[in-house]
Amino acid sequence: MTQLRSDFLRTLEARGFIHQGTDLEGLDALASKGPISAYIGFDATADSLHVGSLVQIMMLRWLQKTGHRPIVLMGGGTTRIGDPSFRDESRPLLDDAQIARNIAGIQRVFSRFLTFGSGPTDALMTNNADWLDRLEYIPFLRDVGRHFTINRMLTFDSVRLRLDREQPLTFLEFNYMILQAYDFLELSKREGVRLQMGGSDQWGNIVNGVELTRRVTGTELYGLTSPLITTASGAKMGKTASGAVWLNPERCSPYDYWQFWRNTDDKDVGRFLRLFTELPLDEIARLEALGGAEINESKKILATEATTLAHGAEAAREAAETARRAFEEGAAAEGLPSIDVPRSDLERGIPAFQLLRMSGLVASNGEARRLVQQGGARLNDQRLDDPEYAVSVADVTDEGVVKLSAGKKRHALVRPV
RNA sequence: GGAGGGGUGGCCGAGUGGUUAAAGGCAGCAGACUGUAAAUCUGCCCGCAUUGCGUACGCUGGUUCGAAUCCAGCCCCCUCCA
Repeated sequence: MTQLRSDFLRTLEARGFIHQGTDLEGLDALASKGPISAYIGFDATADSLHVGSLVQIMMLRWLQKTGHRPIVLMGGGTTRIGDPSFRDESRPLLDDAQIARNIAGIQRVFSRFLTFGSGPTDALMTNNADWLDRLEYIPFLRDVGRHFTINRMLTFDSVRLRLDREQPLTFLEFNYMILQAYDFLELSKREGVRLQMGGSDQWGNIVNGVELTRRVTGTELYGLTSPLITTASGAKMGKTASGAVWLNPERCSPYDYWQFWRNTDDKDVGRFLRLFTELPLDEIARLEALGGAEINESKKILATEATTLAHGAEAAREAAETARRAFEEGAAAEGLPSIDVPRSDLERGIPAFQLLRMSGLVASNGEARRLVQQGGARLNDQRLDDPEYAVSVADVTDEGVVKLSAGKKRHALVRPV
């Protein structure tokens, strides 16, 4: 690849965001001339996004930081059909009210990463329902459908792989691709968008949009995809036992978010620092070179930096402090997940297994008993041997709480009220 | 519409009348070792319950002392044909 000149592409390239591009030289030339508008599409299937979308979010953030205009396209229209590519779980169709709520929730997430407004590089959130809902079938087929040949569509990975595996590809799905291509055309007309970014799985859709627009309006558009981010052990990024790691504090507390990053695999530290923080590259090089136990310091920095981006500096600092007290001092730190229990119940005594379940550390009474039997449960950092032990006011510490632990990492506080 | 194959615990996948809460693998949880890492080893892994009970093998009903396993009907998925 020739030397990149634009800040935008240089940054993405150096930090590991680029997987594939339609015409990197052309895009580079365009981006170094002045501000461009670029977009990434997101589903509106939940009221928040999770870590799996973070690469895309960071790309938009860098776009803005390097002097361009990010556009967040919400798939309000396409969500109403339901993306059929995950057809194993027949998800219930969402109604308009739910979709609107989801979009509002996602907007809140983005407001932490992007600056919205009406200035030349201020971010914009838009919704493809604005144009897709009004489409008429016959005119659409005539104006857009004629630009797609089946022959060509069959060569796209998303289609070909499916057919090779002899799995069904529905007509709906086929159209879904076309609608996504149409989004690109529409955004280029409405907002002067020149670039669409996305995960590597979106390559086909992006290329379709580029081609469609060239044929319809003659405008040259660009596409850029990011690599699929997996952990060193091969798992998809951002999935944990309790499900996805969400970016909104209601679904995943800043403390848990911090912990997620703190537990990064050694081998992922450098890569994740480049992708998910904004630390200078030379500092990252130093941090990832740390060997042995020292790399833990790098993980703390990763955790705090990533949490700062998602939840703000104050919340990140608190999460780091809570973790420090809980892990390095073994204290019942404020900020750990907590539950309130009526003081009168505590005076009577609550069986330990029950309290473990109430705290959310385990899912059932049986699991709580097993945990205790295996020696994984602790009460105020003392190993608990009897699942029936009646936790009472006598167990409340000087800090006014009872600290429960499941294993070494998961803690919860019980507060008498 | 016709012919064939299939629906088992979070996932994959054995099991074709009883000893099957259902092999095995993955994922997950805990313990040991460590560095809140990885790898490895050990234990656990439906729910309630102090040796018991309740649910569970697509759905409904039937046969049987007894069914995930047999029968009937229905629903869904896949392949081939039309």
